Amino acid sequence: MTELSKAYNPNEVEDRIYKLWEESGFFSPEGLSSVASAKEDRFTSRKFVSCIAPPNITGELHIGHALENTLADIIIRMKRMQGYQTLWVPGIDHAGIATQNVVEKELKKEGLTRQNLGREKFLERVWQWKEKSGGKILEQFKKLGLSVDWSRLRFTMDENYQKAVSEAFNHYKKKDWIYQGYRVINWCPRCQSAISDLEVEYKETEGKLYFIRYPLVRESSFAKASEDRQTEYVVVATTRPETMLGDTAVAVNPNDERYKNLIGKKVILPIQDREIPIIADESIDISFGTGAVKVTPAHSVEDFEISQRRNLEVLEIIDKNGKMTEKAGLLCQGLSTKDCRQKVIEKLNELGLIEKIEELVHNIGHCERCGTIIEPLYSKQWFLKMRELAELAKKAITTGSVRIHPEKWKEDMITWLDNMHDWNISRQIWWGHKIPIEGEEDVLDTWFSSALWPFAVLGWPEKTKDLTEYYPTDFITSDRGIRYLWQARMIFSGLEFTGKPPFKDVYIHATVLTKEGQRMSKSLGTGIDPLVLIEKYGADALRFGLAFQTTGIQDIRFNEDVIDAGRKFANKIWNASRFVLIQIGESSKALAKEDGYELKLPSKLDTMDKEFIEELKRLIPLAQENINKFRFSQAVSEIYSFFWNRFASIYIEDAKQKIQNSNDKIQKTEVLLWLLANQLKLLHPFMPFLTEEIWSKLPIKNKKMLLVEQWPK
RNA sequence: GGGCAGUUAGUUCAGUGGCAGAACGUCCGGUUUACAUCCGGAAGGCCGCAGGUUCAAUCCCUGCACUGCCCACCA
Repeated sequence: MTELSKAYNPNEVEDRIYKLWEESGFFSPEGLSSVASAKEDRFTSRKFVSCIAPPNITGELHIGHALENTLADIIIRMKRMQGYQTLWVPGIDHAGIATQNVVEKELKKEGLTRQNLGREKFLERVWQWKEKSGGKILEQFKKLGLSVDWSRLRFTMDENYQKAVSEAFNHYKKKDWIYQGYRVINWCPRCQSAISDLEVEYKETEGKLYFIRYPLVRESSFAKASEDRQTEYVVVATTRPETMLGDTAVAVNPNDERYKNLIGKKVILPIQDREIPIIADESIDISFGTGAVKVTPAHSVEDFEISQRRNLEVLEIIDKNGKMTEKAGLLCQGLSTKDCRQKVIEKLNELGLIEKIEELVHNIGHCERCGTIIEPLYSKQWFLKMRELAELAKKAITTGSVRIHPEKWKEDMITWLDNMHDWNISRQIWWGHKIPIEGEEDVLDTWFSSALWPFAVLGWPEKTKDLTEYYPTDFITSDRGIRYLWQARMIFSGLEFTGKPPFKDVYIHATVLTKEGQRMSKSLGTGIDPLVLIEKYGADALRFGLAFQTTGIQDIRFNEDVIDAGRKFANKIWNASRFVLIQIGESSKALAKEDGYELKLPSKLDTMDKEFIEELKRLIPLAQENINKFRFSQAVSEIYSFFWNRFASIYIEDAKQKIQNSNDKIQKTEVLLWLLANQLKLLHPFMPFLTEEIWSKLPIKNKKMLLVEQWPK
């Protein structure tokens, strides 16, 4: 028996234990088959496959990753101990726009741009960057103790993965679900790419609402003399006066009494001196502004839709750099939108056409990746038809072949699928999967490849052994922030390409907020670095604390004290184990059990023994049930409380007395060992490093690593 | 504008139609031979506000307030 130090030192233990696990091969199904037992149905017939959310290659481990993967690891470790052949494939996502931005920032330091370098050289730089720092986060996963199969590590830009992506694209193309079309899309002038609706972040901004007079075109021959003396106007309200240069109509609500008689007439667009029609459209809100809206089809999503309904001309006056085009007219051509606005206001003032200016707080869209204000632009993009795919996903969710937890997210997902627009899958960036069409320069939206993750990592489109054996997967957990971007799309992709939903259970975990309820973010300085917590308290303490705070559907207001409680608990477990080992040390001399103990209860048991054995036996199914139902806090606190308040405080204290009597010594020692060993098993999914380390010191016959020991029954 | 969630001890959160709970923190006392990262004890609550149902409401219903999140084309 090896002596245990007086206090538990996680930093000394963790890396060493992780290495042992890795070398054991037990993180992969092949490794498990080496200890398989058909008799007990261990690692033979039953399988449990978990699906990881691959982090971005730009990523650093944050507390959200730590929570998400800790919870998944708790489940998979329990399943492994229960005899399931488990598989959890790790990987990283190339994260198109995000990565491109990071590398562009690096270039900027050298005074370069991607355009200077050219496409080929730029991509070389991205790959270099990926090799250097892209996999950093995976090393950090090891610090957390995740039991993922490193032999199957995948990257969304791997050669095989690229094959999967083009296979998927061509499949859709053949079905005629992919088309090219002109739309007004969200354009980021800095990223020089279209971005999706879901990647636009709206921020409340103070702005101005300009009321502009558009003079009516007089029907001169019928005009009465009195009307001649006064000019008549339609007044429109806008926050972006510069876009008026591209107006091709003024729209009013057909039920608006104020304008009924003007529908079909014309106004003169100031500055441009163009005649444009007054049209009727139901979408116009009578109560906002003046009830009359200028229509700029090329630079507003809503206006574009009106233009399609009413056959209006689409006039592009802003280019991809956010500069005014020649169609904007001589006055403004070449100006930035900001300067152009200035110019337009000056001119309108000169003409006496600004009626008033009001203050207004409104939402302005920003690029989620770089913060630049989005410019809605008319442009040619690739789209994927969503109707049938959304229907597939909806059916899977409605019928329960994919279950969503907590259930409140189920309706939410269905509503989103019901209202889904066609998916703009093209991006005008360089880093990503090239659209597999001759002469096409665009790349695919990152989420197009992410959507294939659960089966692409197993080898699809090849009919590999992995795909047959381990697909569909059982489980995935992720943040609610990407339930549309990613989960919904994985569900329909899985169904479309394999005929099966990619996973059975989706667990949407809590979001980690600060103690004050703020969002954690690097830029606000409110983030908490899990690696610092691991350094300070140990990985087991962090895992304990995260599980302990995962109480239900509420978000977590992160409380570091609970991590500290985890550290103290780790030390408590360590010392209780030390006590047991000391007793064994003394007993084994008497018994000469040098090859270790059988893990079984003695035939003679006193009332106290029976009480505690029964209590522990009741705890096992409860813990199991709680983990299966994602009640992590309840699971871990019940085990905590039994270990500390019952086993350590009562049973051990009582045993100290009884052990004085040498007749009871052996009996007590065996019960102590039995109780401890089974509690270590229950604790292992939550605190794997510590429990593995203690397990390695226990004198038990024919033991394996705790990682693959049998879950208690 | 619409939807969802939350509001319970100093803090973070459980919980139940029948006397209000845990952890941490605070205070008091302990060198008990595994652990001072420990042990023993104590204080601390109009269960957001206002109505309703009920013998009985922190819990069920209605309304309101505040906080957070998501969705939406308010020009």
